Formats: sequence, structure tokens, C-alpha cells
Amino acid sequence: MSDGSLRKGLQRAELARRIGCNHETVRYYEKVGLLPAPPRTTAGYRRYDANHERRLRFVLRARELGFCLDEVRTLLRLVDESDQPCSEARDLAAAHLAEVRAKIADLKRMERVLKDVVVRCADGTRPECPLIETLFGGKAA
Amino acid sequence: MSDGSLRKGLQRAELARRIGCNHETVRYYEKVGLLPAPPRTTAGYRRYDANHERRLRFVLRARELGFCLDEVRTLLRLVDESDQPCSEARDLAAAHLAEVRAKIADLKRMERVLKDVVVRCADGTRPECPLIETLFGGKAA
DNA sequence: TTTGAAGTCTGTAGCGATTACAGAGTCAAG
DNA sequence: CTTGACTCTGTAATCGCTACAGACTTCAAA
Repeated sequence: MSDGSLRKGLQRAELARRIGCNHETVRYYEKVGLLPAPPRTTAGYRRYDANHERRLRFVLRARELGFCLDEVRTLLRLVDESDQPCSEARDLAAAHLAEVRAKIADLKRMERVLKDVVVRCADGTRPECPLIETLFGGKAA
Repeated sequence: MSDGSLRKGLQRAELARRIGCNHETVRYYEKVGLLPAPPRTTAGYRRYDANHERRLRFVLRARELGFCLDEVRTLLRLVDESDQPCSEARDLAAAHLAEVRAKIADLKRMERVLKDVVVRCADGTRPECPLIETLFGGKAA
């Protein structure tokens, strides 16, 4: 540590540990434009400040809610550039909510069928297999 | 069409159309060992029979239930090689069912939060944005 | 002082499950 | 004979990371 004004910055792994994500992910987010490029020490090491940390947390929380990186980019743009972000943000969230619900519906269909075949397979000692027959023959939906 | 014994076979796109999947997917499944390599005409064109069709349907139904390709491979192996497939098949289905339920739980968490923020965003004309504030600050879970 | 561990840097390749494309060959109808 | 629709192969793109390789830096202990 030798660069005066950057003395207090966080290193990449340090930042990642604090926030609980992979340190490669931090670099990746910078590469794809989700995090601003941080200043570097004379040796070329990145030094992060509280603002980077805040932004990274934002991205990770958005990911936890299932937003894709492009949607996260849009949200960050709204934060940075719009003084009335809520309208667009709300639309984005509503659209995403619809997708999430569609996925849930898909998975519930799968769950229903799977639960049914597992029950019908019972202890697995039957000569024919309900799962395999379902996949070959039947109404899988 | 000139090869005697293969006269009645289906071409790739034909097979794909009948079953309702992309014709590239058929080739891909062959490459990764989910479909047996079909015989070829003298010009090197693939000719599929009813058995290929049956197998492809099996794979696609399994995919609809969310099984990954490796699980599908296992199921096909059970079909081909085991005379008591049901026990293993049942275990596979049960494990997959658990995964599906875990995904549903994940998505429901997302849904809950998203529904909440969309409601709180109301008509999107508020000065501060509940979604953005949630992502920056709050308990996103 | 040396040396070793643990960090950092870059660029690149891998995952899974497709999908798409380029460039060449084949085939049947008009 | 040409046109259009098919086929073939191999390879690259997608998404969101994750994991290397090979070189450099930093820091603390021996």
C-alpha cells in the first residue's frame, strides 16, 4: 500500500468478501459496464470506495430479484440520469413480475406431473415405470 | 430421394416439424448422444424412422419437465439397459422434484418483493422510488 | 534479507442448452 | 438450366458468471 490518496480503498477481494460475492464477478460487472472503473494504484491495482460498494450491492440485490443484467443496467441509468425514475422503474418491475409469475406457473406444471409420477412409482419395484411411460406415451403436460 | 431402403425415412426438418422443435436441436441431440445416429442416404442425408421420432419425443417431454440433458441421458440408459428401471427413475424424479420446488420457492420470494414494490410505486409519479430504494437500502429478501 | 504466501493484473476458455450462420453440396420441379 | 428448398459440416453467439494461466506486487515472518 503506497499510494497516498488511495490508501484507504478496498481491494477487489476485500470488497467481494464484504459483500459476499465472487471477486471475479466484480471484475466482470466492471467489464460489462455495471460498475464504474475504479481508480488504480501506481501498480495498477483497483481501489474501491464506498460508492462502488453501494453500487455493487444494488446490482446484487437486483440480481436476487431476478432482473437480468440488461434490466439492471437500465435501473442504474434511471438512478443516474432520470429525476423521475419511478415511472420507468415501476414498468420494468411490473414486466419482470409477469415473467416471474410465468416461470412459477411453468414450474408448478412440472411439479404437478413430477409429484404424480413419483407417487405412482411408489417404491420403485413395479414392472413398468410410470415416469418412463409418461415420457414415452402420455400427456406430459 | 434415391436410396431404396431409406425411401420412406423422414428428413431432419420434416421430423422437427412433426414434433415441433427446431431442426438444429435434432442435430444437437445426436451430437451429445441423446439420439442415435440415423442411417444416411448415399449423399449423406440423415433418414429418421419411427423409433427416432419416439425417442426425440421422449427427450422433449423430459425437457418439458425440466430434466437436464444429463438426467435425460440417464433416463434413456435406464430404458435401454435396465429391466428394473423404476427404482432409479423414481429417485431421479424425486430429486428433480425437490429442485423444482426449491426454484418455485426462490421465485415466490422474488414475486412477493416485486409485487410489493410495484404496489408501492403506485402510478410512478412519486418523488422517491420504492424499487430503487429497496435495491439500494433495504431488506430485499 | 530473503522467501513464501497471498494478493493483483490481463486475457481467455469453460459451463448448459440451444440457436444461428457460413459455405458447400444435393435434389426436384418448372 | 435454373431456381429454391433442402442438406451437410464446423464454428460462433447467447447469458451470467467462474476458473484458469502466467506474470507481477505486496506484506509479513524467518
